[in-house]
Amino acid sequence: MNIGEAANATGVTAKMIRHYEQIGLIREAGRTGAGYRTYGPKDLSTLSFIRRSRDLGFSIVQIRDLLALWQDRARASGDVKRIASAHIDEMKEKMRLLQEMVHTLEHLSAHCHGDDRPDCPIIEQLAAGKAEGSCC
Amino acid sequence: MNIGEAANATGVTAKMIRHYEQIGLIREAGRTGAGYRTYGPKDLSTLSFIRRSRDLGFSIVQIRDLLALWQDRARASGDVKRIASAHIDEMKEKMRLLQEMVHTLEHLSAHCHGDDRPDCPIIEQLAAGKAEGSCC
DNA sequence: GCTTGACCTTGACATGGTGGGAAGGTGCAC
DNA sequence: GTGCACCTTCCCACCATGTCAAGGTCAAGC
Repeated sequence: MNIGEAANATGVTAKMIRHYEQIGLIREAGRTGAGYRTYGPKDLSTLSFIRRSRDLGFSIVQIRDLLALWQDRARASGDVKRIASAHIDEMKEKMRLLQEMVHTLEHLSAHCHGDDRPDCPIIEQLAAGKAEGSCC
Repeated sequence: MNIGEAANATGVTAKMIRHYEQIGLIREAGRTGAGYRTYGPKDLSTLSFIRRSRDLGFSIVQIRDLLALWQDRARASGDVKRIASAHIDEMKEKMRLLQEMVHTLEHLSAHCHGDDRPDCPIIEQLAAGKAEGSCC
């Protein structure tokens, strides 16, 4: 199976498959006489695993650990859960920061006329750095 | 005022001040005879503006537009509001995606014993790609 | 056998915002 | 005149992915 077919089958682009090979996330693919990479069912499983992990937002480093655990029959599910929990916490923290920014900006935006006049609490806040709620 | 002092005063690192100058976000700073950059009150205001914009998550491109509007006395507040609204929408979309991933992962995590045994619905989901809710 | 088109190869460069570091010049206090 | 803190420019790294270029390979049709 060529890299293009593997890409289609797993949803990981050929580009990324090569990249993952280069950074050592997946083992080096076999090669045909002409140098084409070849992939078997096991490789496809690994690529699909990576794809689903990326879909859940795991970083490459985390995926490296998850792959190792996946292939370790004596793994402790606690190790998996720890990685997942850490990732959940990271995502929640990101959401919290986003929520804060959205909140502040929506508040400012609500008080902006949004017409042809220049007066605008958003610009004023950025320029003057007043405390968040100090507009009212 | 040296770049270091400007950095301390505004919370933008010296590194980033040079970077912003290089990409044309701020005008080129004046120089002493020895080539040191010098900053005045106006420059500090601009840097603070940028810093607060970054704190609200605006991208460099958006900040470029905001700076232009800030310095335009004939600006329409509608233009500012449009940029802010677009940014709010982007952030909300990011939050939505994060929320989805958190939701899926929390669900899987809740069914993982997290002990020394290898069985783990998280790994199983990543490996098998079952539909999200198919574990129960 | 030759052409064509789809595929493969490697490699370089871009994104965005920031950090790190090296190698060398400057300013000031002692 | 020495030492230290600061400045300068330039290059590299992150992370995950895309794009592009120049060239090799394969299979089908003529």
